Amino acid sequence: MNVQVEASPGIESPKRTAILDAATDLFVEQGYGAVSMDAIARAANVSKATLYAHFASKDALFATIINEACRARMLPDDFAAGMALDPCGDVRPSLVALGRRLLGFLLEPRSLAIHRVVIAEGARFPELGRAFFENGPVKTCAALGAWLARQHEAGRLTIGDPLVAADHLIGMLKPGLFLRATLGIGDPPTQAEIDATVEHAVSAFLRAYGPGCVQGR
Amino acid sequence: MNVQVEASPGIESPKRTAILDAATDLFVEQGYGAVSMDAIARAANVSKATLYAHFASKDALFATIINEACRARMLPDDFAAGMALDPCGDVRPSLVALGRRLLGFLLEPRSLAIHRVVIAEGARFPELGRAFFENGPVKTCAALGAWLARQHEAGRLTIGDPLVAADHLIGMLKPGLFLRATLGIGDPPTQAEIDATVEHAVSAFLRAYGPGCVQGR
DNA sequence: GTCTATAGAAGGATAGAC
DNA sequence: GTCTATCCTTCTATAGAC
Repeated sequence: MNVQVEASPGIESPKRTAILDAATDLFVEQGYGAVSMDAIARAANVSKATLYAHFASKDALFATIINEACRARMLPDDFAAGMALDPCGDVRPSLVALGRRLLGFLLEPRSLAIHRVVIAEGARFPELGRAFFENGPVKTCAALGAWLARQHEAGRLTIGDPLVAADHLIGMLKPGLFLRATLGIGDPPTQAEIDATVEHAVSAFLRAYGPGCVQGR
Repeated sequence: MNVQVEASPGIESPKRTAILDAATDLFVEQGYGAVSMDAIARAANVSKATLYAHFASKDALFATIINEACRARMLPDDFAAGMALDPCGDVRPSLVALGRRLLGFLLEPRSLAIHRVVIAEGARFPELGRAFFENGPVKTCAALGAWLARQHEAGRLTIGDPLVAADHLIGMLKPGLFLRATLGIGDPPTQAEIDATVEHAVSAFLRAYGPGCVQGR
């Protein structure tokens, strides 16, 4: 099932926008299989025929939407903004701020929903998995790695391989809360839980990568 | 959609076993939506009526199977065995061995498939998410935490909170390879990649939690 | 472009014979 | 318990009028 993503999303029309908006919410919230074209048409106040006038098939509509969602919503702006700043003295406050932004973003309902959908339909739409991976984790890791490398230059951290270090920081931020939230178990994480997780992760990260750490063991 | 898991799986019958075997492979491999009762009946060499004689509905069959898969296949036996041994001198080789077993297990096709299915259908079957979480991550983390705590007692590591430390080790093992494999991007990880990831994770973990580390910063 | 109405296929579930 | 044959619903996709 090799469905091409809509090639020319250029033409704007009210109906088309309504379709995209409605379908995005439905698909992201409920997944591919659970959403019917009828439901999309109803939610968009459009007939099914109009739907098919704009999109060749359900597959094409889904692929277009999820692809766009991956591209548009992956890297939080204020995270990128944080990356632009270098700390004056101690790196710890910067790391805590970055960790809080990143974990908070990952735990947002919309982020979790996209993550779920991409994993769920990865077998049917391999190109979506790649779009998600390239626009999300890869970009985030690269940005964080570059920032870490700059701190190494400045003598504020001791980073061997920036990408590995970025993976380790992100990896220590995620467990517990993220998996629980992805599976929808228990109550949503509180800000206090997020803060505690970030504190633990940053502390461990600084012990492993702080100034004066010896990498070669 | 609150589907009860089969209450009495006690009675063994050849047909029933054939159904369970066939359906397990299909569901785990392709997910709930993509598998039809027709396909299951065909794969099990059984009529659809027989299917419904043994299981009340597709939902019930699915829930029974995934629940069982979560319970049976979660914690690798040789991982548990490794937990029983305490290292003689340096902990590093033990950590590397444990990390290799755990990461290798997580990357097995069957493990990845279960992980995908549980995340995909988590909204429709909340009890499956819980079954997976309790039998998989929670048990693994508890076992690893207990082992880490023992190493702390023996002065081989410096562990503040064992569960947090276990989360951090597992978190540093997973990124990169695990997400890529879950999304099915690129080639499956090679043993060399696995080994390198484990080495990096264990090195960072030992810098953060090795003997003589000061926790309170 | 947009609608109403419908064709055509697939899937979940069951009736009734053995 | 097991089978064959079938019902009924739902879904994707399209035909034809405006």
